[in-house]
Amino acid sequence: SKSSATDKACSRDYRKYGCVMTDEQFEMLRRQISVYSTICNQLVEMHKALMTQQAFIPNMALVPGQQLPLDPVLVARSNGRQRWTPSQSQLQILESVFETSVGTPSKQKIKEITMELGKHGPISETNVYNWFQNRKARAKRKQQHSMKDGEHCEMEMEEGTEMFRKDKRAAFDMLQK
Amino acid sequence: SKSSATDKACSRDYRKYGCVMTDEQFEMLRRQISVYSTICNQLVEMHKALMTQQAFIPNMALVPGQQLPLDPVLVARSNGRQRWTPSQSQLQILESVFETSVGTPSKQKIKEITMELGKHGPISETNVYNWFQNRKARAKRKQQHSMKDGEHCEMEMEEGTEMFRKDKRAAFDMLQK
DNA sequence: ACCTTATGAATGAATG
DNA sequence: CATTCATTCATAAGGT
Repeated sequence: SKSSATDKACSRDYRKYGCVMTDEQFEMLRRQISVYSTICNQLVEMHKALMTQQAFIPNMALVPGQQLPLDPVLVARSNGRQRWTPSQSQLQILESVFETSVGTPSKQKIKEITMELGKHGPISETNVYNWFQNRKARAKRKQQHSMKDGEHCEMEMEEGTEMFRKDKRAAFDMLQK
Repeated sequence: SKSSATDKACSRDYRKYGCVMTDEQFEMLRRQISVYSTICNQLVEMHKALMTQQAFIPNMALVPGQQLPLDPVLVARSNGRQRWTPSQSQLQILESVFETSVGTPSKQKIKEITMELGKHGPISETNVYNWFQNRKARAKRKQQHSMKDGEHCEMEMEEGTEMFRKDKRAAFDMLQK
């Protein structure tokens, strides 16, 4: 129900319009903007902290005029670049291959799988490779986890990442105002 | 000649053909980066001004010799850091050495580099060695991957991932001063 | 709307 | 050196 694969191919005449990028290049730009955005937020935060503590130079307040007119992430998204997400059929195939195979697929195998899955949606060899890596790692971890006889010690939570996310979200929220 | 209806905002098939943007889209991205960059610089300037004029020590953050708790990533890591993470300056040096050298550095060379990088943060020879190993391996893999047929564009932007971190850390380093 | 979870991707380290 | 593993970062999807 997500993307309608009905989108017509982009006119190949784009060369004549000048601006052509590889998706890697585009992704790089996107991330760069995102990084800048984060930096700005944090700078603003810091500045605020200083100001409230000092009540100092109010007229120098926050970068007059420039109110971060564009949301980089959203803009980037509107252009369609996101991380790969396996389609239903792709996932099915991946799972079945995973079950029947022993270790990580060889390079050749990866190529084949990628080929096959390509019929069901956009995919690259790297995607496949990563998928198997993650699948294996997470299966293993789950294994270990369930080996802890149901008794106590559910204190496994890692709060480091959580904290980070919250901070980041806060920064972004601040920015949007 | 060609229909201008098709070239408008068409980037749906980027996966297959590489990322194609309209001039407008490209301009927008460029402008955004520029804006953010400018804002960052302004904020940093402002911060510097405040600091030099006041030379105060906020009880919440700015302990001399310590990093501002601004970067959630760094903060999260400092809590229970497991593995080594190169600082911005270290990364910069590593990259430059990598560019100018041919193969894996000799033991002696590794020692020297470690010595040098030690000035910029905690590091061991093993870290350096691993870094070079990984860097080379991944550069190679990337090389292969980029040998995808068709749809190449001429502009060569390079070295994807490391760069973001570099930018980000550079900006933060700026702040620390 | 916010928060959590699942998961794709990046990368330091280990292994052969 | 080539592969693989382990951990973590970042994001898409789903729940409340």
